[in-house]
Amino acid sequence: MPTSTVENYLKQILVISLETSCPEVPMGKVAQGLCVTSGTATTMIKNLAGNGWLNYYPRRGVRLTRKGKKLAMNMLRRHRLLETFLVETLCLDWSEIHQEAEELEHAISEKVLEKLDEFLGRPRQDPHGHPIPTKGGVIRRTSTQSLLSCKEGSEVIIDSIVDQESEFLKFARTKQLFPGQKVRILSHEKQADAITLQVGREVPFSLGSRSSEKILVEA
Amino acid sequence: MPTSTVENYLKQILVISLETSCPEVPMGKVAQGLCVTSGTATTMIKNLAGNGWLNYYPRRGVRLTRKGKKLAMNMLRRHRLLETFLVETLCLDWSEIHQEAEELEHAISEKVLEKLDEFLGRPRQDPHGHPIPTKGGVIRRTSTQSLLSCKEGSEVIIDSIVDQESEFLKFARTKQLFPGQKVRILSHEKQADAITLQVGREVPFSLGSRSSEKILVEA
DNA sequence: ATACTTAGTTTGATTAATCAAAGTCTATTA
DNA sequence: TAATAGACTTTGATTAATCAAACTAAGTAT
Repeated sequence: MPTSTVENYLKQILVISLETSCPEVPMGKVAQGLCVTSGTATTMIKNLAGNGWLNYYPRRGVRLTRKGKKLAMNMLRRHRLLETFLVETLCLDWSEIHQEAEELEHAISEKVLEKLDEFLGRPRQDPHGHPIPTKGGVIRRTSTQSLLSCKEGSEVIIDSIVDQESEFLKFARTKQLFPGQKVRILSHEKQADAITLQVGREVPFSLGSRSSEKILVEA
Repeated sequence: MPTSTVENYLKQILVISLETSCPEVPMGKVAQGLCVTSGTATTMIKNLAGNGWLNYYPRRGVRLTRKGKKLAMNMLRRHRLLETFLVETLCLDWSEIHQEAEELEHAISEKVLEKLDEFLGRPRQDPHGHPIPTKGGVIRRTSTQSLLSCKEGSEVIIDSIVDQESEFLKFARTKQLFPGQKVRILSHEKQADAITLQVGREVPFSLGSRSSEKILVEA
């Protein structure tokens, strides 16, 4: 049985590789993503490599093996199903569910997860719009376009919000920025480092590039 | 924050003291209940005493402090609410929920627990008939009478089943022995070490003293 | 090419939890 | 009372995960 630390390392590596669309993840990102010192990450990674979870290329980075990816996908499935449960069933706010799911995902058994999935009606995505991997470890390809890459005047639909920070999520909700929402880009001046957008008939507002990048959209 | 090991030790001590109706618990029972060697228990207990969770009387036993009892009650509340959720909402069998709840109870936050309690309609007892402590740490006094202490010819109602063993619970269910069920004691011969009983109009059957003791009843 | 910067690795120590095995009380039995 | 069995404690070692700080490799800038 892998420890929850092992589960966390593998999930984090998977998430980074999905975000960057690159299967090889540098050590720095691993350490940063897990909030541990780089020395700790190196030690742990060598350990994980020794157990066949991933391949380690010293001073270059790591890449999950088939076995490691399978476990990591399963963790992502747990995490996202739990987030869905917390919002849909227990009515928690989407800004506070990430940390809760982070703990529960290590404690829930395969059997309970299966029942939960059934109870929820086999949802395809979590409250942030992220696809939930299937039991077999397959995940829908996610959008690569963010608000930042939208042309002036275009209308797009929000696919997902790529940030688990409570404060940003609270803000996003007050502006009605959540998956499925239709958004119109009013202006996008490259040099200004900001876009102005409008949701429905609401008052238009602006987002800097940092924030715009976190909102993924479908054309 | 107490570790989950600390939580387990305290909960176990509370459960033993409730079962034996004696606040002082000998070391042997602690070690046995937690499946650790007695040396491990001694080391850990000294540690817990040092942190004010309990009082340690060397070679005599331990007794929870107010602080320790509060945490232990809270763990029991978590455990029993989770068991209720697993049976009521996710439809797991009551024979398999103990181990699941054992893991989840350390991962669920106070906030999620509160929402869960609300969602379940603030249940007063878990699927085994055990009372669920209130948020304030108050627990209903539980029956002290077991089937073994019932007189021949009497009719009683099952209060709870004091055993988490999957096999015994499966057996109990096939015989319709669960909380709320009315049972008639057909015979009880002290020397025979067995009682014969009947549930409704079903075929009567016998239980040895070991098993009878696990079924608590209300007169 | 030489020096500097940054990313990554090593080393030595620490903490929590555990075990096996040796040692010590204490209460009962002969 | 002396021996002994059983319960409990101590000791020394181990494992997983971590950090700080010293070290090293590799690429960039001068």
